[in-house]
Amino acid sequence: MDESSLNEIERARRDIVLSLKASGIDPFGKRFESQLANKELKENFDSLEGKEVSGKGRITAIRGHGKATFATVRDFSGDLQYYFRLDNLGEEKYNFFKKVIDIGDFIGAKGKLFKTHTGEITLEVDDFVLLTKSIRILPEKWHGLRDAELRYRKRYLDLVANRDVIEIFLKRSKIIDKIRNFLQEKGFVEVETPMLQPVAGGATAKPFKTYYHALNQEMYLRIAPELYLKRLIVGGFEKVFEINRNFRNEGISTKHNPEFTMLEAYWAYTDYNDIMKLTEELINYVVRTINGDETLQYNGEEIDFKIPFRRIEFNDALREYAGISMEEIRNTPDLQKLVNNMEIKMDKSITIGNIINEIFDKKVEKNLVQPTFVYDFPIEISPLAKRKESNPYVVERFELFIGGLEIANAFSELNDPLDQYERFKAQIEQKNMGDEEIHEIDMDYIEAMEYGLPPTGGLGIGIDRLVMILTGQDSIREVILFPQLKKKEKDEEEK
RNA sequence: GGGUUCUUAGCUCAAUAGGUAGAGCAACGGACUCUUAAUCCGUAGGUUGCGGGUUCGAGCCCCGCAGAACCCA
Repeated sequence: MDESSLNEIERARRDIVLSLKASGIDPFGKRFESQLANKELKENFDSLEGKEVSGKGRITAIRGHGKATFATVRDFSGDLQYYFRLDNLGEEKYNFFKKVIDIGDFIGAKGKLFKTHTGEITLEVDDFVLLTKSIRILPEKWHGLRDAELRYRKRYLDLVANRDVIEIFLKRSKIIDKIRNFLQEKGFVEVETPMLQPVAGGATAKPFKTYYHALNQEMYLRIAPELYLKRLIVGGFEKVFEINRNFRNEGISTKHNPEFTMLEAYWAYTDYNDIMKLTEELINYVVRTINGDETLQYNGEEIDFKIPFRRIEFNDALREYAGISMEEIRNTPDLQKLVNNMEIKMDKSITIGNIINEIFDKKVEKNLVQPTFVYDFPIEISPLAKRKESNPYVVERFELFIGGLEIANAFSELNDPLDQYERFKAQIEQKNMGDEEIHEIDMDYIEAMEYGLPPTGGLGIGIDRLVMILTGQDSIREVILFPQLKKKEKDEEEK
């Protein structure tokens, strides 16, 4: 134990631990059986009143009255008040409680349920056992833990101090359950594909690089599972999905965490129109089953998830919110001038694709508060989507926006291996111009396509952002248990 | 990457104009057998994020570093 990191109080508690050990009491005890959780003890009070029951949990408050003491004991289900009386426990046990037990300790207790004069259901303790001694001091009971940095770095304290944080993550878990239920009901099979990939494909993003010593080769943490999931479609799966982490070596913000959770689903013999219907059904189902209602409040706006969601063509969205059309962008001889005129700043190379992305991200996205499908994307920014028959500059792709956040991205998958190869090659030229987000060609994926990828609709949904919407959070860090933070110097010293 | 703001006791926060760093909770000692933010009396607890500078004197002003939050790109 690192003595220097403990303060005086904590050293005193550590001494209690040592003296307990010396007197043969284990301050870090063994299993304790209690049939009912605190919440159940409360809910079944009418039938349990006066009967011998047991309960357990962490002490979060102690209110002493000399020869009687009340304590608030919390388990995962909630709080229950325990009542310790000298008369019931005897002098030795009661003094043990007074001298040894502190806020933060875990105990198990046996006793009878009763109601106090003020009506609070309480466990009158006949006997108890120390399960785990706490030697550090918990955050304050009333204000909790506020400091954002501490809350994220020491999430366990955040969870102890702020019950609403637990609620967010319970909800997150339920949301993911609902998504699984929905897709499995529809016959989708959940699969797992590589996190470590020799070529980082399936998206335009900077990957994390690592080195695999046994194979003596560089590897990448995946930026998307896409190319592997489509290999499965080649192999005969017709409906697959994966819910798992992607890694992107990019900045951290209220909307971005370098590792984030993504749902990707592929459905053979369909196109993006089918996927659009599937997506709104899925989102609508999740919202209804989680919130019990088709509408919810997000950032002070009421969002209505009634089907059908709004649909707008990419070019129309660009015209409506940015005042420019694809034709104008494509026909601009001087791209730098266009960038200046649009008052956007480019930190990436100035290509038509990057400019379109920039304009859309900065001018259009934030306006899409109600669930909105933007569809028929320009080909320049969609290397994996199928061209639209009626318009060679447009691909069968849509994105879904909710609350100004990009939630989903989907398309009719490109299944022409020759076209795919040409598009990858075109991207390589950008890579040679210095674009770090472009990767080598995944030739094995091309080969897989050459065996035949049936017409397929594909979908990606950013789970963290969906959870943000459903839990009313405006920072992604509030919906990720351990968001990425920079290591502090101090941490390095402590190693 | 840029800008702004923040970092004081375990936690939540004060500290007038640059003049001996305080409070509440938690802790420790004591009183109290139905309290629930229990109450009452007493005690202890600080490298003011780190490093430098200005000054008779710095939590406060200046510079650098670290981390964080928000905004912008």
